[in-house]
Amino acid sequence: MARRRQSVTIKHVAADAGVSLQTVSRVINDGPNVRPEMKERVQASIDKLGYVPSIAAQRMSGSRSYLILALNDRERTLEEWEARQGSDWVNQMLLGGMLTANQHGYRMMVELVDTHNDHVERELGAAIAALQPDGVILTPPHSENVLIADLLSGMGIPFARIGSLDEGPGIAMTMDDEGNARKATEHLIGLGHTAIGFIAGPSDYSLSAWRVEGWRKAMETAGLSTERLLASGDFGYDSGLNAAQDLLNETPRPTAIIASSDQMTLATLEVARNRGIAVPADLSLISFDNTPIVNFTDPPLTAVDQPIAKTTSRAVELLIEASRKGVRPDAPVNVSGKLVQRASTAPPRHHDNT
Amino acid sequence: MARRRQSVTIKHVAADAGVSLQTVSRVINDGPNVRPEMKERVQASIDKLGYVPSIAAQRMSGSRSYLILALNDRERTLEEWEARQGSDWVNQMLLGGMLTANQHGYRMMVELVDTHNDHVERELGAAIAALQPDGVILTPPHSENVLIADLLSGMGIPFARIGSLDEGPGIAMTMDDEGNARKATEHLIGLGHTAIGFIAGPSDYSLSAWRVEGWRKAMETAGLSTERLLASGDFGYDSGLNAAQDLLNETPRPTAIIASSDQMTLATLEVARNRGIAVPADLSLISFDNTPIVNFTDPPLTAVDQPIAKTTSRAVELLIEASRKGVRPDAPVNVSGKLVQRASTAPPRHHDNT
DNA sequence: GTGAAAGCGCTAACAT
DNA sequence: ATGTTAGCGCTTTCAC
Repeated sequence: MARRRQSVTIKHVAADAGVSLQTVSRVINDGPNVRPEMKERVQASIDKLGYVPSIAAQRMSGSRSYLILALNDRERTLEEWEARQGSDWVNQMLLGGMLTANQHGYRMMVELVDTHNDHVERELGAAIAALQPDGVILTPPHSENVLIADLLSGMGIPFARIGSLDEGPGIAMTMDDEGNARKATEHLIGLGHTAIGFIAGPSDYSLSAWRVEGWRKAMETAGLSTERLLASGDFGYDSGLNAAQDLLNETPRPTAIIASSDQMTLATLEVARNRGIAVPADLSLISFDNTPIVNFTDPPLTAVDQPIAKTTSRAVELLIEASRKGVRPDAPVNVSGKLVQRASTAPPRHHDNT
Repeated sequence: MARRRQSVTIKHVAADAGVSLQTVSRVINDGPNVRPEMKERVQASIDKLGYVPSIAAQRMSGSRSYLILALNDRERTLEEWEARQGSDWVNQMLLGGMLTANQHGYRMMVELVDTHNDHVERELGAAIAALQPDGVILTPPHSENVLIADLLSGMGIPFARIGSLDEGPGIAMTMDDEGNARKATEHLIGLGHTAIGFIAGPSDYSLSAWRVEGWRKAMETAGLSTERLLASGDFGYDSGLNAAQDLLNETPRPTAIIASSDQMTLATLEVARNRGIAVPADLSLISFDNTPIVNFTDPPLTAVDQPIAKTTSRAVELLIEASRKGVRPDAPVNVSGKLVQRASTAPPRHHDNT
């Protein structure tokens, strides 16, 4: 294959504008010490020649790579992808992050890394060495992996931890799990429910506990008991089946259930259907995630929307700032989600709802 | 922010192994002229030091960038993303391509480019200049954009055109649209249907015509008329509504409809529901795309699965080969999809099905 | 304010 | 079979 060299380089621009390379570089990077007049002339040449700096060369000379790396868990991502159950996490992350990155002249790349692998260090190191990103976005469960945090921190690469409130290096970010769980619970309480079950996510995700916390607090505030109303799963469908069975076997039966993922809510819906429990007449359901499929279930599910795109977008902004100015927020960054009301919630039967 | 330099470079390896830079380079690139013994020694140092070549530096010195760029239409991609109708095209492309790229030591990036913009040339040129990809994957409608093809071809960058059979530079690829439409039609014919309607996609996509062709040929082969059985839309839901109305207004009414996208099929389902036409008892439906949502409709839709991941994966392989050896397939590459049978197809009512 | 020189990490071309 | 030399396109010193 023919060797491809940059067609128009900084040299061409410099020659065209009749200035030194350095001046052109200053204009590109918005550096100081350029007279407006000079700047204009150079910019004119740039536009005329259609010059675009080579990222590789910029990286080489020790400056930015204009690259943000989003790290996802390989196993989980591939599982979700193969299942084709409509999870659009990667999609939301990619597009949300990409658009914001592009606005700042950056690009975003997605990379899969094994968590449970002894070679995290190698895999991650390789990705960093090869790509030299200006910032890294960590998603659960990577965001709570201390080894990864230490590695990144040691290399001086800014990173954001989505779904982690741990102290330590990196920018901690959440999607307001506790608040959202509270909102969901309060919505059901407002409808008149008093026995509201909760299906938690796996305990190795901090956000699982946060959500439980939100539910528990809302219940307590309303003077309601949470006794025998908590079950848990691993976010997957099958685990949701079990959790739903458990909850619906209780007496008295909960009149509403909040589940920590769409898949587990789908499972709950299925269990209810099999037992002849009508949703929402006999059982109200609120889901977490709000992936596209919850629009198409029968009934469509009321769900807590996880603002993945918005969070990723914010992460990109914070990372760019961190890499340029060396600053990071002094407190965890919280991006709020919202409750999307659909048809799976209603007042409980035989209840005097005011 | 502290200036980050590569922590371990080719120099360190060379020093550690007591050889020249060039020898290390040869080992990395599997070059000729290295004694196995030497190679082993160098490899040992590489492993020991955890060395990974910087792709920026590799790019700089005129070799590969190890980067494959996937170009999508900005407008369409963003529309689909915002609608959150469960389209997972980007997801499928990214993961399908990424995994294969990774296996070869390459990375894949997604980039959005405006089609209907006068600045395609600028936008594309900028992306290429900045990234210097070793190969580019074009999806519809970019894959049929002559300007883009010429640009890429002029720069000597290998590219694949997914959904295009045009002659000219680049690797033409299809997902067997004609064959899939034929299969779908034959399936319905096999069930006993004789009046099978077809909702085509927009005419500026070649694949729209290919699908119509597949349907038409299957009908003709079976000796069935296609008169008044063809409508068309733009892949979107609203256009599907109109197309379905038209088709279902005909007398005699078709007993089956194939629509060229999930959204249009969903619309057809809705129109049928509103008119009290039962699916599949009174009307069989086959969809194109097979996005996750078709599992959750009532009834779940029989659909032609578009092998996006597989096609992208194949494209990556072909591009890597093209960039290394300068060869490309001498005929269009066809990646076959399959018909996924669900509950929206059945024999027509009052029909003697054998 | 602007320019000239040095070098980033790597590979192609040319020695040896 | 291996080493040496000269850049790639750009940014960082450091002069002027």
